[in-house]
Amino acid sequence: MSDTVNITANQSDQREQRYEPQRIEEKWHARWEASPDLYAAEPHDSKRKKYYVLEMLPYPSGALHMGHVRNYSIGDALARYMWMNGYNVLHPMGWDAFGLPAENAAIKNNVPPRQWTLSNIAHMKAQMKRLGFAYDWSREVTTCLPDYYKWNQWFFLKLYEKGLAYRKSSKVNWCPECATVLANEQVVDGCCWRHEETQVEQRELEQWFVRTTRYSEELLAGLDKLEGWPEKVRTMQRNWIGRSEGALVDFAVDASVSGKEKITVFTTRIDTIYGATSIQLAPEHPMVSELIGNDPHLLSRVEDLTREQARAKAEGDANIDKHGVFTGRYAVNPFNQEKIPIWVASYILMGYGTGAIMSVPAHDDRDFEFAKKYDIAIRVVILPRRTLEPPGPGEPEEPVLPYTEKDSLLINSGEFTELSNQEAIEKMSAYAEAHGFGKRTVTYRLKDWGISRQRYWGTPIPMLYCAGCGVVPVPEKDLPVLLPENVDITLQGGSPLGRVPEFVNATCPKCGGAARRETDTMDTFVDSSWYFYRYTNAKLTDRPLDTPTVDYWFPIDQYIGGVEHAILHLIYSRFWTKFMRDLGIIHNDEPATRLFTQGMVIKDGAKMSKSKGNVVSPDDMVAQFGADSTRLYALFATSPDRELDWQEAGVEGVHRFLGRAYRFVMRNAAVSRDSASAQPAREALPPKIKAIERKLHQTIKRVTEDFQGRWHFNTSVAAIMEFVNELYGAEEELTNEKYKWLLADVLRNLALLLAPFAPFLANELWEAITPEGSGGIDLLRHRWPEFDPALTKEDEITYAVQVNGKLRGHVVVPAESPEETVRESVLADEKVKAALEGKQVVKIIVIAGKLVNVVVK
RNA sequence: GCCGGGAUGGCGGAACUGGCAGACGCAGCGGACUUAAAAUCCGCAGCUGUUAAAAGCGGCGUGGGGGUUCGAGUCCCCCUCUCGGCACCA
Repeated sequence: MSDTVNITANQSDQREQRYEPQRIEEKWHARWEASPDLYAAEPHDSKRKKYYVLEMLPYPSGALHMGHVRNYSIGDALARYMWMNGYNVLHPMGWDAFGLPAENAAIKNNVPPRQWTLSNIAHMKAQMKRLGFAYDWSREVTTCLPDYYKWNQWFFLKLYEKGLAYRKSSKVNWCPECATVLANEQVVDGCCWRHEETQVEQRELEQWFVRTTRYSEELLAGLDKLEGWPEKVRTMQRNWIGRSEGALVDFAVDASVSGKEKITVFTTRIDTIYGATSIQLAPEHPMVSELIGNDPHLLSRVEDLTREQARAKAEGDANIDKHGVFTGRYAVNPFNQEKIPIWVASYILMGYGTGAIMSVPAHDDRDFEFAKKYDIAIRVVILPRRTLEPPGPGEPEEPVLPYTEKDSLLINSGEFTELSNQEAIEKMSAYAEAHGFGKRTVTYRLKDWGISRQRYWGTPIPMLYCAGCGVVPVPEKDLPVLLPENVDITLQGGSPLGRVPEFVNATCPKCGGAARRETDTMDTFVDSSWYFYRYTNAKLTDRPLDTPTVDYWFPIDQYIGGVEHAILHLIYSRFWTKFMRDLGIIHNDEPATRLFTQGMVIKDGAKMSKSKGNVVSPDDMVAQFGADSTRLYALFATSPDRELDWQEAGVEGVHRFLGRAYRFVMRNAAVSRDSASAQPAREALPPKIKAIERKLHQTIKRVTEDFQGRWHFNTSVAAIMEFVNELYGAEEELTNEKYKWLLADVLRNLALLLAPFAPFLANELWEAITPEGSGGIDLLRHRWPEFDPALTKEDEITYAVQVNGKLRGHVVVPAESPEETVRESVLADEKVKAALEGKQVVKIIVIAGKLVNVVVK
């Protein structure tokens, strides 16, 4: 009997020493579940500073992937750190829940999109909780539910009211086989993803657009002020907005053939206009048919060009062969009255500028290529001034580039000859304006945002069509326009909602007559353009947001997400913010002051994907190593901004480290729970004890600085690892009765330092070492440890000694030694002496605290 | 084509404003504990020459070539490869 007892006691001893993440994590998980308000932000707190940390909300695809884990591990570490520093932290989470995959899943598995989505959310939320992310779930936002999308519709009505939403006919991808509209992602190599042999067509459909371009200038200018955003993202947005200054110039269509039509071209290089030898129109330019009349041959050749353009666009083909059709007509250059041919060309885009250009082959590669092919004149009108080489009698072999320098020189340009390029642009624009055939202008590449989707699983656009009244908005009081359930969404063509008579048939609010509902739904980017405002008060029923509450929390202090959202989501969000501000319901100009884009998670050199079979499931990692290890590895493997190559052996490594920390704390926990011994005078401390104290303060310093600076959490974790390694080396001394005060300090601070990264373990440790600890660290505020700069300093400094830049030895001197002392010790050092043998010292460079370089000859 | 990252041991990565390259971790090697293994703990470890071996002493090393500097992974010029974004934008 007594044997049995012994064995059991022995076993339990062993179990106590062993790090068992499952046991620890399940225990805390259960506790946190039981106190749902643990991470809730105070609605208003005048005593504490607010901090809004936001991670991009996921699409509920079914399960979290490692990219999510990485994103949320970064955000959670930051949220917990700010929390421990006494901030009122808002750290919410939600679901970007509308979208195409739900429809595909519905078709494939015969599950309604709503059910599929909500069950995915339930699963992913459970995963997040199991991973220990500290979200304020009382503010959860699910975009596919009416309490949220109602406000999408409300905003749409406001957009419409302000002239920021409008309808126009536009091209969409159309699969003739499915008889339906395809999203761009469903077009693979110009063909339908479901019918790989079927070419996707471009069809004209009436679509709703949001006038993002009204804010082009502000969206661009605002980027300069977003200093907390990565330069990369700002550059990408600048390019996307694509502002360019130029001029519109009218070319009259040759009067000998017809009346007084003119073609307006856009050019950024009006200085080259004397070199224009043709006009090029986009195949879809409205004047094309007018110019070529009804010549069936020409018409079909222009159609070919259109088709080629569409194909190239769908296939992502750039710089394809240029083709053109001569219209048989001429235009007059308003500067020199020269008659030049009008062509239609495959390389001219209707969507940019005016869809018409003046072609200057001598100074543009594209025009040059085209002119060579179709034997159009090439005339040089500008040269670099320094070459002073007049052009040869023939045509140049290649376009004269670059020609934009300050010292450029115009030639063959009438009264503008001999001006520099920059002067010429100025004077020629003024000339064109003065003579009424041109004007300066600014063009943007940014286009209005087409938000109509001919799909089911999205926010219904709250508009009605009445035979008598035309387009009529749904009155605010009738919102939300509910998305009907049990809709047949199999691909039959057109919007699925169009096949639901109860939905389509409505009453006109103006005349009371019969009306038809808009059956398109909104792009899901609408949902994600303002969701973060909703978090500030997710349960409001009479307004989308409460202005004073938004004023308190906004702007977001730190937004964290993948760089793949650098353009679309982040431009739409910025646009929406400006629109809301102009509505007067918020007062900030930008959504977020700081943005962090984390790197991708890859494995074996490739992005994780099912087809490559290199997907690592967070669930498996948690089951094998625990949530703490999984999270810690996501932070430790590399700095957060870089690409992360997932290596399972690396997870094992951090798991081992957590075990080391756990065992050290647990076997000494009892010591530390006792009241601490008195601290003796510092001078009396043995070096090893002093070293531990120093390392403790150095570690706190390093981790704190990583949080405040570059977020290189990999080095924060490395610092804590070093600290633990040193604790192992000094355990014997440290556990001496005399140094209990330090041991207690060390254990507490170790738990606190781990708290942002490995919350389960940190709480477990805290509970073990503190008499009051049963609630764990999560109940604490204002607890981030502080370091004493004086205690981080070494007593002695080892100087590296170089002779002519080559390392030749080391000398140890007391800290704070004056330079002269350092110099003397260096010259007295035997190794240095040997290296200096027979040489003459020219000078000695002393870098304080680091290195000495003796320069000899 | 344009714009922006990146290239450091066998691997992931450190090195903040120029100052001991390779912290920390993985894999590896050696040792302790164990009947044994796992786990754990301690130690070694860039490449290379000299050497029986080691210590010691030296040489070479941050994609390649030049430069600035007492000193360069870090700054400047040129080049290669690679990843990402945009792409016929007039």
